[in-house]
Amino acid sequence: MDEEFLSRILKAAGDTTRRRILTLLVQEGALRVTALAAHFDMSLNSVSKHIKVLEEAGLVTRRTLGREHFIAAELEPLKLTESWFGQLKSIWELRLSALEHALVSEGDRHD
Amino acid sequence: MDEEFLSRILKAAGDTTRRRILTLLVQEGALRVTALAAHFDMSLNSVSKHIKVLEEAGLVTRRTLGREHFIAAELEPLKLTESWFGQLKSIWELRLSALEHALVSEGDRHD
DNA sequence: CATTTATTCACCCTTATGGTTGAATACATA
DNA sequence: TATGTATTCAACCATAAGGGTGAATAAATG
Repeated sequence: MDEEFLSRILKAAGDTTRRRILTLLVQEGALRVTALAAHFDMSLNSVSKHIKVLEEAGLVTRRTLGREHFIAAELEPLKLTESWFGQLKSIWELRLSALEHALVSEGDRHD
Repeated sequence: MDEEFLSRILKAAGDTTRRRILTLLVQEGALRVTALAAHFDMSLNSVSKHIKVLEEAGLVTRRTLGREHFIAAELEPLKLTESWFGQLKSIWELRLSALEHALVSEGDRHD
């Protein structure tokens, strides 16, 4: 369930074009589909599809005003993902310190 | 090129099975291919392929002792990825505070 | 109302992905 | 040396991904 979400976010973020879209949105705020597409050497349709993928992952949201669709980055999924990697690092450090502790105890028995 | 690396890491991490493999390795230290495969309801071969993907992304390394291959998680790619998400958050906050500042200046002109 | 503009939808194509099975390789061991 | 064990390689299959084009839809605008 949450795993599903994470997978979708990471898959969405795993494409260079989509990461560039995200970065653009984060630094410039909401942008229209056409404005985004202008940055890429590919068809408007392809960019539109990339946006859809990001949207399905929750990484961006869409606000439609008339015929214009404004796309904005969302912060929450970024936090979720960052925290997954962070937790993994924590577990790592936990294991290492436990290991170290065990080695010290071993030394205490000086056998 | 760094983008290439990131893409490979994120794609590798975008699969639930592979994230579980990573987690197992992080919490239990180096494990053999068979030992890892025992945790999953899929063929040994499939797990072996997942490991290969993780390896190509630099997320794990392999130490071969005789016929046994010991797989271990690597910390660096995790840090790299976490920092990409972190940077994105920073840019976000930078833009927001700039925006806030602009609004305050607007108010100063009290027109 | 006709036209232009903004965007998506529906297909098509090629390549990648995630899974399978069976054979090959590399190493221990009886 | 024959056999079993650990692992990968190779081929296959179904489905997804990432790209393209052309048509459809929605909304401004002359």
